[in-house]
Amino acid sequence: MADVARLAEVSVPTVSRVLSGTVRVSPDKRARVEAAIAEIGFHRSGAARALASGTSEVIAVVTGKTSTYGYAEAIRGVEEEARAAGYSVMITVAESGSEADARQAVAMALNQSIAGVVVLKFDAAGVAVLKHIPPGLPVEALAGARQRGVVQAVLEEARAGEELTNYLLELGHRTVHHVRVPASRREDGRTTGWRRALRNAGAPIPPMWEATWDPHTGRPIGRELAHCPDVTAVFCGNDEIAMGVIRGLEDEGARVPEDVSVVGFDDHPLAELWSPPLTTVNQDFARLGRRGFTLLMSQIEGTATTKYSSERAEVIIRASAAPPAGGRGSARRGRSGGRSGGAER
Amino acid sequence: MADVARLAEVSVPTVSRVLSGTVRVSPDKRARVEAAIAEIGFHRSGAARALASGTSEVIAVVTGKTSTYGYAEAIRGVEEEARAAGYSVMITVAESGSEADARQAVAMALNQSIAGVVVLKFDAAGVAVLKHIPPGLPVEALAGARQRGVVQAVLEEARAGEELTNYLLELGHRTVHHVRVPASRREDGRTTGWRRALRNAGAPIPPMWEATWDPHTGRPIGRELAHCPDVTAVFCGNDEIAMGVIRGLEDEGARVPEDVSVVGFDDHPLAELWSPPLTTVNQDFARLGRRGFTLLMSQIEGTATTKYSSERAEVIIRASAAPPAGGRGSARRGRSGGRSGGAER
DNA sequence: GTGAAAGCGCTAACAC
DNA sequence: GTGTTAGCGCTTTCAC
Repeated sequence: MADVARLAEVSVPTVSRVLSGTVRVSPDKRARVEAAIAEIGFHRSGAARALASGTSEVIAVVTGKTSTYGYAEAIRGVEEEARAAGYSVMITVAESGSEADARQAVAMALNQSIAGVVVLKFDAAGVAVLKHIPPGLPVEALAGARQRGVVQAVLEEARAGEELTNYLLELGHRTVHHVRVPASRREDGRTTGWRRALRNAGAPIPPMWEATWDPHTGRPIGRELAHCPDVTAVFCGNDEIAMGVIRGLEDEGARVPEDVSVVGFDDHPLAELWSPPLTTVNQDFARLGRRGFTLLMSQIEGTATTKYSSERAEVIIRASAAPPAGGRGSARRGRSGGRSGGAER
Repeated sequence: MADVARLAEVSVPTVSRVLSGTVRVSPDKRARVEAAIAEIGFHRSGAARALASGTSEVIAVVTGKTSTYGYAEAIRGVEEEARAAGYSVMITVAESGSEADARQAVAMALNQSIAGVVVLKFDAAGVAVLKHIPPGLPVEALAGARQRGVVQAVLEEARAGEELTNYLLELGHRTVHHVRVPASRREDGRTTGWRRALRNAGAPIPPMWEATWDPHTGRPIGRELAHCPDVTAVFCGNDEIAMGVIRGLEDEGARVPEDVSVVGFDDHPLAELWSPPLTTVNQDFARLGRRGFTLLMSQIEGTATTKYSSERAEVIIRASAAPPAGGRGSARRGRSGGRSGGAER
């Protein structure tokens, strides 16, 4: 910057003023400064800027994963909105849900001069991370269970999960089995909705199956499910698991949805292209991310008013769910039997 | 830090020395310092550190997208390796391939004190970005066409694309049609390999179809393809497009692979679960990312020796490709005809 | 409107 | 080993 000042024959503060644009500078000097900047290819040091001004145009996203569908989309949303506002985003991952990892992830974020943090609370890692954020630092939590004292934006899950389960029940299924995805605490919204629907309908609540984030882990579960004659409907924690479960079911000769209905969650880009097209619930993660950044900004600027924001989610009916074979409650599945009703979507 | 020094009754540099760990400090003072740090919950300011030392433990990843499969995985790889080395990663995206966006993305990265940059050259945005990186800054380019003067790590594509096309040709297809994905320049490796195989085999080189990164754009292409009786084999630029193309083909009553063989590229996590399981080429993007960071580090540390690194990619044969109906070169596809050979994988 | 002076929190060079 | 001194590149008073 001193070089620029020398070249433009002005003082260093004047260069700073031109760059910040907040203070009026004479057109003449401004032009000279701009020319000098272009000539040297000068870039302000963010470090010095942060140090001197005590502010920073960087936010951190602390998350458990970066590549998994919902996470990646939420990060994309945050980044897009941040970029539009002139902010850079730093990614900090707490790999496991352990305290040590959480602490380390927070420390890495804190070591940089950060204007605020958005934490993705899709899983246990997010929950752990939130505990270690020092007070005073603007934080925005995305997804997960409602938490007092934290500004939070979520995608409605419980109501939609309940609605999805009810849809299956109304199709005539006696009950709905559930394959969970690693949740942010004992239970996430979709699971809560599932249980609530079953309870309200007086349907039996079968034990849950546990999958990981890897779609392949759904497949062996699907195989096992194929051998449980009482299983006619399965609600999977996300679409990718549903895809794996469907493949596992088919491995054993069960047809979807004729023999078993399977629904997912999220409306993954491939859900509609899947065979059969997945009945699911839409979750706009990118939008959640954008909203998260916006809310974080309003905290940083001190104009925050919203403490909790929930976006509506809706059931998307496609073709992976149908009435049970042989109609309501009957014994079903002569694995080689003819087509059952209800597959005509 | 001054607070810590006061509390521990030592000087500020001593605190710094304890934190950096490079210089010996008496156990007594070290303990007092550590206690003080824990008590206050102190974190060093990265900004001040970068300013004073002229170094930084942050790298930037400049990319065209963050959420699309290959990109997301490569970013994950970079992040994992960076975290292991104590580095933070900043994401900077150049949305379009335009010069303006490229310039802006580079400027955002440069505004932070950065130790180096990894640019994802999967598309035109990456290419544009590389032009704007100032000399002197350590840069590592990932994927894309070979470029002189830039340290680069790639996943072998051309040879594998050629091999994949040859596989189709050997199955008896007269030629192979190609659906491109938005490339980093006129042409990417997979396309080059496809063309080379066709040329070497003396097969006709049909005009290419162009898709975007969205899997849904493959579907209408698949529908059109279904009405071209001479199309018996399609090589898609990536697995997601292949999934869309397959669905489009099926929309029009064409069966895969009995009527038309379709292959993808990347070995997406869902490729194996797809119906039919996709014949494809594996691309370990996360590994590419890890390698990218490692190579960047060796540049930063001045121990760089590798200028160009290429990782082997292999054809993965599954069930979406088979010999053409009616055998080599014959007219095919009585859309309702019996099963053709070759679907028995 | 503009320059001079001070200082952000840290590390590096130097003395001891 | 440890404290003192200087200074990284900016922004921010404060005069003028």
